[in-house]
Amino acid sequence: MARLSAAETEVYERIRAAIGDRHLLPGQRLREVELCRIFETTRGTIRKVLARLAFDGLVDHQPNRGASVAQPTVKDAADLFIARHCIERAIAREAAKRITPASARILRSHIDKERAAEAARDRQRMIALSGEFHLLLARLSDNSVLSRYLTDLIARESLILQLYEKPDQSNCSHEEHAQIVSALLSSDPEQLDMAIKTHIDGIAASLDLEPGNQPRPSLDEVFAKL
Amino acid sequence: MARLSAAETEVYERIRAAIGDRHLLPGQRLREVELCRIFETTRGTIRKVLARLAFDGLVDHQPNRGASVAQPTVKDAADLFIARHCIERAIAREAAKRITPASARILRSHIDKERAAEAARDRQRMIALSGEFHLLLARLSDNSVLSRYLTDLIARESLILQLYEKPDQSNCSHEEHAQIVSALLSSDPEQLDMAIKTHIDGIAASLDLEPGNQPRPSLDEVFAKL
DNA sequence: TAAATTTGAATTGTTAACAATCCTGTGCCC
DNA sequence: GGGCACAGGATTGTTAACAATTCAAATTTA
Repeated sequence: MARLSAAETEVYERIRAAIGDRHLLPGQRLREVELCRIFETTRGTIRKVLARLAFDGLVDHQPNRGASVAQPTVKDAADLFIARHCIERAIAREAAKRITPASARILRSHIDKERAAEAARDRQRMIALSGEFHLLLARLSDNSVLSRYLTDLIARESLILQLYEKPDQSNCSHEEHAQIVSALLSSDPEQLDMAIKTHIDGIAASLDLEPGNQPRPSLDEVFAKL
Repeated sequence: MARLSAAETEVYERIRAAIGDRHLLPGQRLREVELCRIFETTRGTIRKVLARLAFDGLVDHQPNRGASVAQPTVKDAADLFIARHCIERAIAREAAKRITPASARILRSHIDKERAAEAARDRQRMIALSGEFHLLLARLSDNSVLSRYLTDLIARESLILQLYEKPDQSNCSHEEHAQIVSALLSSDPEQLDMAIKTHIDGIAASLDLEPGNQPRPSLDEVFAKL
């Protein structure tokens, strides 16, 4: 794997998180010198990080025109959900082979956190926790390839939700997460497939595939909040 | 997507092909200045290409220790085949939705080429054609995410086959390819799943998961043949 | 002799200056 | 006013010199 140095990883993770947490919006321009100033690093570092983010599909990088946060198309969104369904299904099947009482407890306690975040109307936290649930499943599946693909898909899904999610969506998917955990323990592949399909279809159904215009805060504004 | 310049893409593709065609063997050291000399380019170019190959999982790149062709572990191989099964299944289902008489003809004519290569005992060409068949399916599926993942998996599979394939394997999988084409046209998902599973299991079954030692030709030797 | 140390070459990593490209606004001409 | 050419600044891309690290062989030491 392409190793980034500690400093590079730091910058990479912070920008990635800023995109995942919806602080950096699709289309936001990412100028090299500006990022240098913000992260107190050199252009070489920023360049490497931007190249990797571009490879991840989170950033659009065109020769001599610089980088900006990616704006996935409707087709990209459709392709992604098909792929996600297939990956999640495989992860769930592997996870079902490996689930233990201890790991089931971890998953359930995670779902409790999701419920708490919803009760607190903390939308930011709900989104983050929802992604983390799937990454927990991925870890449980113990498959490095599937895990990597899912990480990739979840990051890009964040951009897609921002661009295309219907405005009034509640996104309270933790009950579907609970269904998945039940199905994992049921040793019934059909039930598991159904739980996964219901969940992914639910996310896809919350999309309105007409792009909208969103305001874009300046880079300083975004990173000033740490 | 991270754009590489024309010159960079050229180098990238040539190294990738050299790995795919089994000219560059697992573990082969890839020194920057040596590659500069061979491809008549600068260190900057080589560095970018190596970084990307490392990200692809084709090259192992450690800080201050340089790059070498990756040596996937047995666990890597197992993870990869599980992922590949899931991706191929999804691609086949999408391809089945889109198949036309014209595309079926293209697939069949490809299988004819595979048969010809086997008749000619051209093992090199058989391996290349076998990979291309799956990439044709990916293109037919019209899903950019699944296609990308499959491309990724096929490249890495090439390394795994080199390291772990049983020595006497005939690898004449074109009959299984023909089965897949039949299933695509049958509009029977069960039959399609079975054809995919049989094929992927067949490849996995040709592996002997005990690593062997292989001789490694010098870089000059490899690229002198163009 | 075998382990530990030193030393210098080979290799990778970084930086800073330079080059090339693109964008923006201005003035000119029709 | 609208289109066009052009300059200047802003931004990205590249290169070459320098710095840091690793590796291997030679040397020393117990």
